[in-house]
Amino acid sequence: MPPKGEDEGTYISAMPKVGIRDVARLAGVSTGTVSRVLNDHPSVTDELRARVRGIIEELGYLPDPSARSMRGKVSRLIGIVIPDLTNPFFSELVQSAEQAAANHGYNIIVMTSFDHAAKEADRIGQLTSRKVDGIILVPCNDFHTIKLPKGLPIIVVDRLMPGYSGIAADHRNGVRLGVEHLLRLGHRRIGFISGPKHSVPAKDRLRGYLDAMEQIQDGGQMAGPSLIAEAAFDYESGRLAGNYLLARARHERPTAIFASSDQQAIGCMRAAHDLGIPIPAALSVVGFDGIPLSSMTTPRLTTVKQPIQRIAAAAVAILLNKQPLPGLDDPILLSCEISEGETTSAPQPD
Amino acid sequence: MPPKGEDEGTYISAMPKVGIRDVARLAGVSTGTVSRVLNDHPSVTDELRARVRGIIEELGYLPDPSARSMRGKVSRLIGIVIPDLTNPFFSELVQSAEQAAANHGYNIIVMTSFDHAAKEADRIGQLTSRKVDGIILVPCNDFHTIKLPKGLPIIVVDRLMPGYSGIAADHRNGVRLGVEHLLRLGHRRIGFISGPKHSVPAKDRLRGYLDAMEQIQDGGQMAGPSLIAEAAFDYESGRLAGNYLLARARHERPTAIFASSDQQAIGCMRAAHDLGIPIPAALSVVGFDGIPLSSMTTPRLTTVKQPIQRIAAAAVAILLNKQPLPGLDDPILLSCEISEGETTSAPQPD
DNA sequence: GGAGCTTGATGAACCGTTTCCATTGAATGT
DNA sequence: ACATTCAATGGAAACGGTTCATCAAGCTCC
Repeated sequence: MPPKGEDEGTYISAMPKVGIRDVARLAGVSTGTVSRVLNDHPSVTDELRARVRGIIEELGYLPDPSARSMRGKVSRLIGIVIPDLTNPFFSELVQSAEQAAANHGYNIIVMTSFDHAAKEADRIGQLTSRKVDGIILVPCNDFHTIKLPKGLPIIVVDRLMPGYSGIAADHRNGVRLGVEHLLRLGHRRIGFISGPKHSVPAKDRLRGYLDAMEQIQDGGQMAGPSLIAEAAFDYESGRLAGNYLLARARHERPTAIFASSDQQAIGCMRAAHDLGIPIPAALSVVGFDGIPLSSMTTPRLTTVKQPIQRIAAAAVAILLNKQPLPGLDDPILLSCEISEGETTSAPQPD
Repeated sequence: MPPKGEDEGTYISAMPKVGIRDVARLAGVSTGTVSRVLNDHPSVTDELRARVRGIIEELGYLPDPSARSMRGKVSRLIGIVIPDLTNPFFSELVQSAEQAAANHGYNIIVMTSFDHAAKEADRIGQLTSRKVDGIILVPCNDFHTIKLPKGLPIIVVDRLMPGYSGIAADHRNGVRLGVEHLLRLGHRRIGFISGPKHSVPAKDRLRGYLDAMEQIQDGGQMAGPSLIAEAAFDYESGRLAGNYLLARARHERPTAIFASSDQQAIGCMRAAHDLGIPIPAALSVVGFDGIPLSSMTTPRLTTVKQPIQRIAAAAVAILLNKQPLPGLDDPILLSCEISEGETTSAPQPD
C-alpha cells in the first residue's frame, strides 16, 4: 500500500469509475452499440455515433484495455525485442516505434535479449502470453529459429532472416551511394572497413562497396585485401582497422575510407589523427548509420544515414495491417541517404 | 537447420489453449484453488500446491495476463516515461529497469515525453488506463505537477521533484569525490564545467564541486567565475566551455577540469586537443555519468559513474513493494563511484 | 402486397481469471 | 461429548468489455 500522503493535489479525485454501461444508459442505447462506436464498426448511424461520442467525451470514459483484450482479440500492445537498448541505433529504433505506435493508439513493451538466443525465445514467450498484437524483432546474431503461435505477426528488422518477413535499410545500395560519392570526388584508392563476416548486414555492406568499385577501371583488382579490413562494428576495432589501412607510404595508402559503422569511422578518424593524417585534407572518411554521435565529432562525420524512423513506422504499419506483410523471402528495403559532414573532400594530388 | 520455405518450424502447433479450468479438472481441484496456488496464497496445503504446480508444468499452462489484470488488481506492468530514449543515460536506465522488472515477472512499457509537459501528462494518462502497477518517471524540465489516480505509485528518478518520492544518484557527493580525486593528485586550479543553471542535478553537481574546493586553502576564492563555465550537457557546449577555460596562459589556466557530463568532458578534450594541450600531461579531465562512450575515447575518460543499475533496481523494488517508498521530500540517494581512465595524472610543475 | 433482403440496434452470453461466501472436516475449548 | 473456531477448499459471482444470434423496420421487386 502506498503511503497516504498528506498531499491532496497530487492525485486525481477518485471518480467512481465510469464503464461502458454508464455510457450506454446515458446515451439511451445498448452496450453493444457503444462498443461498436468505440471500434468504428460501420453499422452505426452517423447521428447515433455522434451522440454516443458526445456522451463518452462528457463522461471522460476510457475503455479498460484489459477487458478489451480479454474478450476481443486485440491488446493494442506491440512487443519489441532488441539485443541491446544502449546501442544508439536500437534505442532510436525503439523510440521511433513508440511514436509510430502511439499514433495508432498502441503501446510498446520493450525487451532486451542481450544477443542471446535463449533469452530472446523467453522474451518472445512472454510477449505471446501478454497477447501482444505483433512483435518487432531484431534477432540475435546466433543462428536460430523462432517459435511463435500461429497468427501472431512478427517482423524482423535490420538483421534479416531468411524465412521471416523483414524490413531493413538497403545497406548494399546505401554503401554504394557513399562510395560513389567518394568516387565522384575523385578518389580511386578507397579503403573499406567491413563488419564481422558472419553478420548479414555486414555482408550486404561489403557487396555495396564492391558494386561501386567495379564501376571503375581496374576497380575489381584494386579492391583487394590491401584495401579491405574486417573489424567488429565498434570504435576500437575501427581504430585498429584504420591503423592497418593507413600504415603505408602516402601514395600507397587509401585516400578515402568507407567504414561500415559510424563507430568504426570515428575510431578510424582517431587512427588517422594519431598518424598525423589530416582529415579531410589527406584522407576522406565516410561512416554508416547516422547515429547522433556522428554529428558530434570534429570535423563532423560524413555518413550514410539509415532511415530508422521510416523503418520503425513501416514495421508498425505492417503489424497493424495498415500495410501488407512482405513476403517471407522478399524483405522491404528502405533507401539510405548521405548526410554530408566535413570529413570528405577531393583527394590531394599525389 | 535453416528454416525451410514451407516454414513448418516457425509456428507452434496451435494447441487448444489450456485455461485454469483445465488445470483444475486435471488436478481434481477447483479453479479457486488453482488461482490460489498461482498467487502463492498461504492457505493451500503444501502437498496440494505441489500437485497443482505439477499439472501446471505438465500442461504448460500460462495464465492470461489480460484476464488477471481485469479481475484482479495487478497487471504486472510497469510504465516508464523518460524525456528521450536516445540519451544513453536514459536508455541504460530503461534497460536496467527492464531487467529488474523481468526478475519479478513484470514487464515494462516505455514512453518518451520529449521533455514536453503536455506529452508527459498524456503518457501518464495512457499508462493509467493500462492499469500499470507503478510508474517510473524522469520528469521533463519544465516546472509542472503530475496528476495521478490515487493509489498508483509513482517514483521520480534522476530529476527529483519536491513533493514526489524520488530516487537518484548522489550527484553532489559524486562530484565531490571526483574533484577530491583531482585534489589528491595535487591539482589546485581545477576548472568546472557546470550544467544549465535551471537544472536541479546541475545545481547539485556544482554544489559538490564547491564542497570539495572549500577544503583547500583559498579554495573559495579560487573557485570563482574564472574557473567555472556554464554550459548545456552536450558535446559542443562542453567544447566551447573548454575553450573558454583554457584560453589563458599556461600558469593561469586550470591544470584540471571537471565536467558535469561525459559529453561535456569529451567536448572539452577536443578543445584541449585543438589548443595543443596534451591530456593528461598538461591537463587532467574528469567527466560525470559513466556512459559507455566514456570508455571509447582516446585516452579513456576518467569519470564519475552513476549507479544506473542500482537506481533502476531500487525504483522497481519500490514500486513492487519490496522496499518502502521513500518520503516525499526525502529521496533515496545512491552513491557514485569513480571509474579511473587515462585522462588524469598529477599536474606538471609550473 | 407479401416474400426476401438489408440495415441498425438490442440483449445476453462469453472471455479467463480472482475473490467472496459457503461448506466441510478437523482441531480446540470446556 | 458437544459447541466453537479455524484452516482448507469448492462453487459461483464478478470484472468490463466484445460479439453473436435476433429482431424490427425499411426497401426492393415481381
